[in-house]
Order: sequence, then C-alpha cells, then structure tokens
Amino acid sequence: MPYSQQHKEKTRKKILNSARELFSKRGFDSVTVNEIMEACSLTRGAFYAHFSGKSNLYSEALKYSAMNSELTKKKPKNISSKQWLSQLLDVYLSVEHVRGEEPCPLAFLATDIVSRDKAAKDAYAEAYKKMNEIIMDYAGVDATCEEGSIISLTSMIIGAVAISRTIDDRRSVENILQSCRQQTRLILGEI
Amino acid sequence: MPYSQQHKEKTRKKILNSARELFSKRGFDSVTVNEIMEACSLTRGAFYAHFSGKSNLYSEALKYSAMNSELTKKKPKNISSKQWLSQLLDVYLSVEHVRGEEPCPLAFLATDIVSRDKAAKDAYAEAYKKMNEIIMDYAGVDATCEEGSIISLTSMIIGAVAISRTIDDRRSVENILQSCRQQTRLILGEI
DNA sequence: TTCTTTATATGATAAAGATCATATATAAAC
DNA sequence: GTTTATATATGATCTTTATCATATAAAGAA
Repeated sequence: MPYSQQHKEKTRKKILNSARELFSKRGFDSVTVNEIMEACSLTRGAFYAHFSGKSNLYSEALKYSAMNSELTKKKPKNISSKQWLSQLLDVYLSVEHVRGEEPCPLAFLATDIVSRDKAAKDAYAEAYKKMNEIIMDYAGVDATCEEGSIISLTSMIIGAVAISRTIDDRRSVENILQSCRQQTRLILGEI
Repeated sequence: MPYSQQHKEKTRKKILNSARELFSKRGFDSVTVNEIMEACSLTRGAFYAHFSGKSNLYSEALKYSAMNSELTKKKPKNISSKQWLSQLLDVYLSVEHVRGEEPCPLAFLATDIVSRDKAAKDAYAEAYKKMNEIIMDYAGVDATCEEGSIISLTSMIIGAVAISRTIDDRRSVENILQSCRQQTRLILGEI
C-alpha cells in the first residue's frame, strides 16, 4: 500500500481548498482545472483520481466551503449570542471579506449558480438554509413573523457583498458596507 | 445607399435585446454569439458589422438594459412618489421578475460582472448609481444619513432577487420576496 | 432594369480547455 | 534493496466557440 493512508485525503482537501477560493472569486467558467491544480502544486492529470470532473469539483468545493465558513465557528463562552452575531455580521460586511481569500460563496457565486448543475444548486440552497438557521439561532428568533426579518437581513448582507465586489472605488464600497452594518443593527434591535 | 437608413439601427437594437435577455439570464460565458444572433433570426457572420466582439456586446447590452428598465419609467401624475416607489419595489420583488424576461441586470449579473472587462464594470456601476438615485428621489431622501437606508434597501432587493433565482422551490422564493417587501415598507416608513 | 453599396450568410481558422490514455514516480511492505 | 499498488505527470484528442475572410443578397440610385 504505497503512500500513507491519509495522503489522498490530504490532497483532496488541498484541491478543494484551491477550488473553493478560485471558483468563489471568479466563477465556474473563468477558472480552469489546470489552474486549480497548479494552485496546489499538482498537474491536471492527477485531478481525475479525485473528482469525476470539473462540475463535480465545483459542487464539492461549495459544500466544503460552507462547512468551513466563518459563520460555523463556535461562539466563545464569555460573550452573548447577540454580541457574537453582531461581530460575525461586521466581519461579513467588511472590506476584508469582500476582497479577501475566504469568500462566502453565497455572496460570491449568487448568480453563477444559476447555470450550474443540480448538485451545485442543492449545495447552494443547503448553505443558504444553514446561514439563515445560524443567524436565527444567535438572534433568538423563533416566531415566523420574525423569521422574515432574518431573511431580509441575509438578502441584504449577501447583496451588499455581491455588489461591493463589482465596485472598484474603495470609498463607495466602504459606504455600502457601513450602511448595511447600520441596518443590521436596526433589524436585530427590533427582535 | 442600399437598405433604409434605419435598418442597421433596428438590427442593432434587436441584437441588443436578445443579448440583454440571454446574458442576464445565463451570464457571459454560458451564452454564445451564435445563440444571440439566432434569437433574433440572424447568423453569427452579421454580428461583427454591429459590435467589435462579444465583450463589447455585453457591456452595450448592459447599458441598453439599464436605459430601458422598469425603474426608469415615468411616474403617472395621479399617484404620489412614495406610492409609485412602493409599486416599483413590489414589481421588483416579484416572482414574475425573478423568473421573467425583463430581468434587472444588477441582480441577475451581480457576480458575473466581476470577471468582465472595464467597460462592463463601468456600465454596472453606472446602473447601480442610477438605481440608488431614482429610489432616493422617489423616497424624498436628501440627508446623507438617510442615504444609507436607501443603500441598504438596494442591497436587500438586489440580494433577494439574486438569491431567489438560485432556488427551485417556489414557496421558498415567495417567502424571501414577501419578507423583503415587508422590510422595504419598514425602511421607507422611517424616512 | 442595372449598378453599387452595404448588410447578412457561409465556410474556414485557430485557440482554449476538459478529458482520457499512457507513462512515470512514490513510498509502504516484504 | 526489491516489489508493487497507487498517485501524479505528460501527451494526445476532441469539442466548443469566437473571430475572420469571402461570398451572397438586398435595396436605393441611376
């Protein structure tokens, strides 16, 4: 049995990680299999030992990304749920997120998903559902009427990040993000 | 002087119209030049008499789309600005918009734009600016502090439409759109 | 009708890139 | 060290598609 037990699994994760970042930043079509493999110091030939094809990698990378997102991090015990949520949202609505290496695929791939296969759409829908659940949980929401507030909140933050990526001017981006951070406080304050 | 004066201009508009719809629905890469031309009963050869290339068509179609959007329609004299705005937002946040033939490129192409050329990004930024201005105008906003509310509103509605397109389940889509319609009323009510 | 200019169509080219077949390298097991 | 299963690399193929060169068609002007 050549190579260690974990070797293949490690390689798979490296590929998923490169894919997650590249796909999120540039979408499905603009990224090549070759590019993803080179990003983790491999060549395209090795790719097919790990995934059945580019589409398969895309949906797997999306799941992987959702599984390891900022939002899924454990809340420190010394702060309240609402404080923690507030911090998470501020990080989400930051220039670092918009321009950074750990992009939320819900915002970065929102329109890319539409042309993808069922597996990718399912992964997206699942991640979206989970995001709402996490936020509702921290916000202490259970009534259906309040659920609507959270849904509008996620629409806003996902929209804000998606739009911010399209805009070059830093000041404008700061303005959008700041406005939405403000609005999150208003929405959560009412709950 | 063969062909009538207006013939070329008419053809150009037909191409722009097919392009607007196809690009908005499926993004730049998933649509072929051939497909756009066939959608207006022409062949790919004729294309290059009208546009310098696919990228050029994309940005032109985006401008064209922004120029002819629902939002730019004249307000009827018999209703107030706020009522008109409320109607516009309800149309924007409707299943018909999400699934229809007259998509707002700001929502439908939000993440597609990132990989496009400067002309496309400029067209997008311009359309985004215009959308905010139109809404602010109808809402009667002038103070900078209130501008933030409108920016968060546009983030929300663009985000809601973008997300809704990714989701197959009709009931979930209705729920997202309904929640955001509700939230627009809260935001505009405070102004 | 004939000429002429411009729009449109057709066929060719060329590049990009996903995928596959085959070769090579790696490292565990003996 | 040798063997061998598995991971990785290399080279080839095949499809898709943007673009271009050239041919044809359309319709105003003579």
